[in-house]
Amino acid sequence: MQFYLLSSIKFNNFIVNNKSIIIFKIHQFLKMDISAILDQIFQLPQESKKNLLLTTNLVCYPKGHIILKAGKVESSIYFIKKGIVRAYIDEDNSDATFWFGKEGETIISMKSYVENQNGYENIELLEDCELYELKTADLDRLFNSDIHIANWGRKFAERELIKTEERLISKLFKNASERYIDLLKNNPELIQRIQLGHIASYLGITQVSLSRIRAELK
Amino acid sequence: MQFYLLSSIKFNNFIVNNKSIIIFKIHQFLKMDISAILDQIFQLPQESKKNLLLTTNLVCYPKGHIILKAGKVESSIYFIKKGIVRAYIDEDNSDATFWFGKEGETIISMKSYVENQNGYENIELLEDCELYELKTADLDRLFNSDIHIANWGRKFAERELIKTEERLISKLFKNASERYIDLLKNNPELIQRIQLGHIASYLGITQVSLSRIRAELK
DNA sequence: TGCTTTTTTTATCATTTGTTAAATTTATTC
DNA sequence: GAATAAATTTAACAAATGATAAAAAAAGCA
Repeated sequence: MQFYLLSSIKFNNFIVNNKSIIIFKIHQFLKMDISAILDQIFQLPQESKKNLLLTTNLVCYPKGHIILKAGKVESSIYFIKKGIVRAYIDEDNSDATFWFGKEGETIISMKSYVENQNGYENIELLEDCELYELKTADLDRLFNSDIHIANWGRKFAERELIKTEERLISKLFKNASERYIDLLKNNPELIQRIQLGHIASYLGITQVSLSRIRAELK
Repeated sequence: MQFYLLSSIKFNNFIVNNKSIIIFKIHQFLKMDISAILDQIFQLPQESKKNLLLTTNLVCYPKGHIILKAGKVESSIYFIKKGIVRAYIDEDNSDATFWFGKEGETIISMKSYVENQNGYENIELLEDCELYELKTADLDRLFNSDIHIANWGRKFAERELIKTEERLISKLFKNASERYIDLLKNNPELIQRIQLGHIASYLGITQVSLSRIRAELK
């Protein structure tokens, strides 16, 4: 067995030399398989779950890939097995991030799906991703033939609605610093995994403002 | 037939005497019956619609009534036949309005309904209201027994989600003036029917800021 | 009608957030 | 590992929004 001794390594902004005892905080983000993803939305009967599972299909795309494009009607939704993504709207000369999705979450353009109109959001993969793809045509067929799946879809939309309403309320009535602290508390992985420019946009402030807030918290 | 002649009446901030030709802008907000309300969410088959109709019950409450209270699990939802309401969160010494409902819309505490937890919002009637009440227990029974109603409920949540997400994006990336102009364009009745303090809160600004914005637009 | 209360506006000053540009740090590439 | 590019921080000033108080207007009521 061979040991590689480093004279010093940089870890979480601290320089730690090789004589220190290092307690590693493992940043391992576990994969989430399709069965667990479906279950967390709503526990389906075996038969229904099987039908839903049979229509999904594992696909992989690299970091940077745009999996869902503004200005078109999308024909698939995706469940995230591994990786992290952002939804953003094209602005004049920058872009505006309004949602992040990580393992277990669902990528869908609601506007496009529900209203059969062009969606307004792009979805970009911020890491290499493994996704379960589900065709909206298959999903519609299942919604119309299986009451459990219909209620599973209802629960999904209801839960997303609560999350979105809570973010709206937070943005309406809290200041930028409070919103950042809330994010730090409730979603620390996002801040670890996503660059601060996107985080700032998600909080509805500029990157410079976020940097100032972070400096004040030190 | 008898005529009542008024020497002058006050109308839309203008004093108009009885010799003037008055072009009335009728502020008549039509009642919306339950059948039309259900249809606008999703066209149900006759049989399903009948089942849903049979479980609703018309109730009336006066302006100022709090029909849904924070800190409890609610057992009913309501469809608005006539009137206008606001959802708000109690703050230290004021309150924060984050949603308005008018004819055709649905009053529900999603948090309370979906998670069976205490809701965070109060809902106050801003006018005398006529509402169709629907017990959540009945609704659950229908969701689990009628696939069309389950999909109707899914569509409802999906549509609400889109509206809420659009408001979030608007609050994240537009300034107060733009948001006010959007509201003026897309929901002029709200500004006519609701006092500006509540409108300001809904836009996520103070009443004083809204007043300033209105002055600039003159 | 006149009185009282509530809502809205106006004014002044404080605070927060945005803008621009440069410096620094971190990541990427050859 | 050095060079380059990208991300983040810092600084200085501008603009937007908040807080408080007072004035004006509108609404409610006896």
